[in-house]
Amino acid sequence: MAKLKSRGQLINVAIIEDDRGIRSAIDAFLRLQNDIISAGAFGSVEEFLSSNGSAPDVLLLDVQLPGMSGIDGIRPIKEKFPGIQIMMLTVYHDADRIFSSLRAGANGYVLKSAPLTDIKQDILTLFSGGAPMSPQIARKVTEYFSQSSGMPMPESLTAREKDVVHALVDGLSYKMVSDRLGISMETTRFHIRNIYEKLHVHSKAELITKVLKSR
Amino acid sequence: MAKLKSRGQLINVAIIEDDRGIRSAIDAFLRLQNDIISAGAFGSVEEFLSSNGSAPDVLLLDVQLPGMSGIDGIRPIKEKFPGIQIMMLTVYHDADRIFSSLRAGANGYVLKSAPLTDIKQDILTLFSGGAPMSPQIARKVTEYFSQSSGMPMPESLTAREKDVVHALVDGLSYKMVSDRLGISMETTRFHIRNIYEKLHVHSKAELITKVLKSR
DNA sequence: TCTCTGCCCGCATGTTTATGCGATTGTTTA
DNA sequence: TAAACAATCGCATAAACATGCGGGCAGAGA
Repeated sequence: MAKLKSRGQLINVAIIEDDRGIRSAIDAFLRLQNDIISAGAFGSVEEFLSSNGSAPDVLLLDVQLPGMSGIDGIRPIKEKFPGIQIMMLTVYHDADRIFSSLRAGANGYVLKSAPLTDIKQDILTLFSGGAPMSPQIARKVTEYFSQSSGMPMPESLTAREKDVVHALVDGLSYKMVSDRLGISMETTRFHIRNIYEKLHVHSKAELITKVLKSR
Repeated sequence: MAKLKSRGQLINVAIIEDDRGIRSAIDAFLRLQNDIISAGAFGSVEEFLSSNGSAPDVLLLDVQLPGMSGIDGIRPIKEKFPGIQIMMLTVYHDADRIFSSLRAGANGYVLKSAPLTDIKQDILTLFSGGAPMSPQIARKVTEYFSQSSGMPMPESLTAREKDVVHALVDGLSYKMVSDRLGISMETTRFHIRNIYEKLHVHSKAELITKVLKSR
């Protein structure tokens, strides 16, 4: 976490955004602020990493970028600038991108639709140790916890369904699950349908991931 | 999630707080608001659950309470009032209480030290689908994700292969992996072949299982 | 007896995954 | 310069998965 600069010092803020219009609009806005210095506006992660500029305090990072995605850029950026605070600035509010970003080390996640004055406030919050999130992002984050707390096994699953889940979580194919439980592939499929419905997943991978990541 | 009331309608807000001074201060403040109706001020979860009042839209819930703790009260309260939005209002900002509350279903978590006007704004945010968190709470939540993502990865995998593994372990389909990494499905498949060979697995399920069970 | 739940089973069809083969380009190293 | 490695991409085909639909039987409870 960056140390608080004393009152009157300025926050160096860089931005990586491939859309030139958005990039220059935000950059121009930041240059008008009294407490923010623009540390540069870049079109890609690669461009940013290869620049010779000094370490920014804060980076506004788009998700959808040419070449390396913003999410994939988080780790290398944090390796090069260990004290940097990264705030994702993006149109995407799907859970996958939110959590991938946070896992990679992003410190904030806000939507581009927010007014520039909100983004300015978010930068200040980020820099002073907070973690700005647009409301619906924060909601998805809290829901992540409440949804993942019912594991290991919801009471809604029958005993047989639990057997099937255990077999799937061991990495077995449908055929191997059937062999293990002594039932037909069709029966395995029948149970799997019910499991997916009850656990709100849509694939074997999602199921395994959900179960194992909640332990 | 509570349905948005049309403009002009009022939000029913209840509070459970054992400190009489704080309770009456917040209750008095809420009664002064134009868009909020006080649905009652209670000293404990048990008192709230046994009252005959109508379902509040929003509940401000203290953590440290006589009898049942606020955290332990979340689930029974949500069972009795399925649509209720619960915001923890507390002095505690330790990770244990934060995550226990979120796992139990709390929709927000703010510190009592926040000004009453902030709390008012948080109620509005909560009611409109957001998840208000005091800045340092939000920071702890984001840090939870970045700290739990450090998965050991064999050195035989290239950087790109590791990206693919991360994506697969998140439960993504080939197509979603390709979208995330900005490559074609064919390239994803190529990397997956190499990964399976290096890690001696034969399916996506085996890979996910192997990786997540080795954490 | 009827209803509900759980377990077993099947067919058909579309989608996703896994594997056979191939190619190109760029970078690094001997 | 050639070889090795990494990343990107493609086609074809078979296997596995997911989902639409259907059926049956057994046990428990009203």
